[in-house]
Amino acid sequence: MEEKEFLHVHEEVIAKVQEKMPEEERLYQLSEFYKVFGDITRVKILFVLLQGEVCVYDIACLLDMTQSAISHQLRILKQMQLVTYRREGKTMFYSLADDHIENILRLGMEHICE
Amino acid sequence: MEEKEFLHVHEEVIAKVQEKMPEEERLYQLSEFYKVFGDITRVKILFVLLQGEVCVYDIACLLDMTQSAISHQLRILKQMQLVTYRREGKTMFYSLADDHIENILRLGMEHICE
DNA sequence: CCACAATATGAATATCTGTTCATATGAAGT
DNA sequence: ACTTCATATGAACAGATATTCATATTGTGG
Repeated sequence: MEEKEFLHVHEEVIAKVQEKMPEEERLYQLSEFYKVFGDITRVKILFVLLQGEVCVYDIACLLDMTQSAISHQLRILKQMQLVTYRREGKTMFYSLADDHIENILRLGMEHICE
Repeated sequence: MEEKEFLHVHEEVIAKVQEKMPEEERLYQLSEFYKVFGDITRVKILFVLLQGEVCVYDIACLLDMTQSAISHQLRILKQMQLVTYRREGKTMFYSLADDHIENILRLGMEHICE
């Protein structure tokens, strides 16, 4: 038998990781944030809004989906503060909340296209 | 009544969006890609691997989860090519596939912390 | 080749998620 | 006020997802 200590758990690694690991709450928020991008309908909506503000019905037409389905998804995007809205009469115009979102979509696309 | 044509669908917007919209397949891949980041366990694993290569059991210890659960999630990360592995005897050491992943995690964290 | 150690896998289950359908809200014109 | 248009919302159902438990695979030392 060699002088290897087969400790099963590598203490140094454990310690190093524990030191640098973000808090549970932050990690949870991060996963919740990315979860929003993890649905094709929401991704499509975000790409639509890259072109500027668009009303609910137009989004529904573009995605060939019911107004209700879109509205539900917009609620999620709103809650996560990825989109904002503006009222004009009966019509609601949605747009991206900030340009972080564009960066995130681009970065993801880059990874896909390698 | 004003000279507004209330067409309900805004043709110019529709046309503009349709022109610039990525293909369905790409959008699907993108959402599938982000879906991986949309689970706290996988996010935790990725943050662990930011510190370098770590074996399965150590990950399980760090996250206080069963080896089986971790192994299942590693399979998904493997399939999506977010991690690679190296065998050393009975032990498998996992590590991040490339540095894109670190960028994506950082970008997400930035957005959370605003 | 046998026993054990490290990891992987399959089936089952409980929970979560997205769409649909019906209905509600809210604004504008008559 | 009433009707219509644009959007929002609630309940329900179907499909997806993560963990658990039991078991299989693969490598190592004796």
